[in-house]
Amino acid sequence: MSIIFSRQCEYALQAVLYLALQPRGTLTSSKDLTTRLGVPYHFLGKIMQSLTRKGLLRSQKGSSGGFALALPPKDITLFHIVEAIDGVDFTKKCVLGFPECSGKNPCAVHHQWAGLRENIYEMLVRKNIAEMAKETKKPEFRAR
Amino acid sequence: MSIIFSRQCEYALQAVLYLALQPRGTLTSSKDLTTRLGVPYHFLGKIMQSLTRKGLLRSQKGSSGGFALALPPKDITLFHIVEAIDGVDFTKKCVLGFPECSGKNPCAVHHQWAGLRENIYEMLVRKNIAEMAKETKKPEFRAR
DNA sequence: GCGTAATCAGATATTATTGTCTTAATTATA
DNA sequence: TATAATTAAGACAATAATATCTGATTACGC
Repeated sequence: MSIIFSRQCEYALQAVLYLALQPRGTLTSSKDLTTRLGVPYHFLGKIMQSLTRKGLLRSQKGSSGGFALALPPKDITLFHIVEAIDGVDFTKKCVLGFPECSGKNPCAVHHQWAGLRENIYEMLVRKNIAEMAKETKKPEFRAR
Repeated sequence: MSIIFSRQCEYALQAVLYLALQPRGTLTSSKDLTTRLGVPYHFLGKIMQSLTRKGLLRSQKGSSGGFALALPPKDITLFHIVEAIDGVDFTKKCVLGFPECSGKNPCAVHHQWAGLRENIYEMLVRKNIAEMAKETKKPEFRAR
């Protein structure tokens, strides 16, 4: 089965987008996220911790605690989130899996693939969460 | 960790390409492939079986047996191999992981992602093994 | 202050993927 | 015909990814 991003990463993307849809300054709990997004509670908890440690989110402990974006939504890109969870190996890895494939020693599709990969990279870097939030009108967008 | 194709699929792509580099009509054993490509023997064996069952390869049992392409290299595309091993879910799956994302109910990056995905699809469908073999001159290309 | 509800942290469990082992069946070749 | 080398098949093992559980700490609100 082909994968683009890990499930962790998908959950992270969904969660960050959800936070961006909440009024600025409000905190959202993992419990809230888990019911809205339909993703496993404790697993999501771990992911939120990672995103917090990486500086993309801020958290508040205790009753009525929760998570919020640590930066203005326009300063968080898809790439930031992917980088924090999955890392950036996909920007270099050979699509055929040859371990020593590189620009100097290219596989048969190295250059073509590099182009496609660059398009993906550009999209991830350009797309910020504010823009995405604007395109996501409804608050009950779980089904998306 | 982000992935494009599974490891199985990478091995399959490498193996089919290697077969295309051999003189037409010759058989190549799994043992040969395993040493040339540096991939695990029995695991590769399973993959070769799959590709044979899917009709991309033909096999011959017994001493001096092995595998060869079942079709002219120009009639085997990257897409055929990916389809046989990983399936084609990646052509529809939402990049953010929203289960009900679709053209009618798009996520915030649905349309952009559809474009990028289409580029990948086109590349996989267009790129045939004959063309790739031509671009891979050396027979000792394991390191690619 | 106390109780409640939340994050944080680490251990454990489950599932999927990757990799290995063993045996049987097949076939060229000596 | 006997042997050796190979594919085929299925069971098993190891590893990685996903998911769950438990307890500790923190902080709000009564």
